[in-house]
Amino acid sequence: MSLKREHCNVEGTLREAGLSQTARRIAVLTVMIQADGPLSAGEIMKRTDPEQKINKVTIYRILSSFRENRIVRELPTDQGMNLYEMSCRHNPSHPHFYCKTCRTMSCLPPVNLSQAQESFTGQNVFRIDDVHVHVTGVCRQCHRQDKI
Amino acid sequence: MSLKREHCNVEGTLREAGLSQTARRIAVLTVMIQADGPLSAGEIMKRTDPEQKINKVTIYRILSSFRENRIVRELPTDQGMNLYEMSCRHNPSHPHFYCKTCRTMSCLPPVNLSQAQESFTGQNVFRIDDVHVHVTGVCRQCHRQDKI
DNA sequence: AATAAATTGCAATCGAGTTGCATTTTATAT
DNA sequence: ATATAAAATGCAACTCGATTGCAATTTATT
Repeated sequence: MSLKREHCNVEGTLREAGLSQTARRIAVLTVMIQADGPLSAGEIMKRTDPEQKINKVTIYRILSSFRENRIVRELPTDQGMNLYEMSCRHNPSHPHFYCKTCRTMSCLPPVNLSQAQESFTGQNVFRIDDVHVHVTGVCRQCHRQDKI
Repeated sequence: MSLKREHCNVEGTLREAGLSQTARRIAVLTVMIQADGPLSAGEIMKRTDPEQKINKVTIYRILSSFRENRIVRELPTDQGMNLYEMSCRHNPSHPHFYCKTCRTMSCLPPVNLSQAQESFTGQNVFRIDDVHVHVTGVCRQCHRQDKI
């Protein structure tokens, strides 16, 4: 996501999803588009203009509607909560890397999983809707800083 | 996991991990070894002899110590809770498949991710400890039963 | 059997996420 | 522009998986 230069259009994205253009949805979508990595619901709330004081219930409902409309992807974490990132042609599905030391989730370049997907279809799998690769370890930055 | 025929030894596993042989730990580990797929903390509690009435706090503490000692793997789910499975030579790391229809998690055969892992090391990744592939979709059984 | 250390149970609590309902805002038609 | 119905939002209370503090029990060791 950090290499993303092209962005989705806020109004167009909402229109195409059939969602009305409310101040809250525009604020959340703007934060999501400008993010350089997956964000938690709490972080999204913080990044929307604090003047607005968007209620957390509203944040969750907006994120649900975005997820249902495939505007965002939801990433369950080891910490028992979800992170969200844009799901659009500018940000195709890709693996994620969780650094145990700094406890941050970052993005990795897409991986060709076609071979893996073929091996899945021999199983009790009828249809694959999503494949998510989750990598855990230590990032270079933390290693340099002798945190480990 | 359903193809697993060889099992780990309960006492030996605890001894090697340096964990004392308590009735609770033996009960939980026995359930884990006999399981044919990932289990939730609640399911593990149910499967231990109900006579024992193990407290849920104890279940969570035992699972934490097992996770720290790499006796079990923890799988975060889209439903905001964790599932657990054995992590031993009889049950190497493998992808998991979540069926949206019956809402069950099952196991898929291991996938060679060496190529993918190589592409990760060029990033801000210093060390990889774990790679988990999470597949979502619909299973054959649900499709046959016209649930979709 | 005696002892210290580790484990367990209980009650209370945490925190991410959800629900019901009243209020406000949006889209649409006049 | 104004009225209206439908949709979105805020608030309070709640759910539920998971955690914490502390007292009671069990384990490993002498």
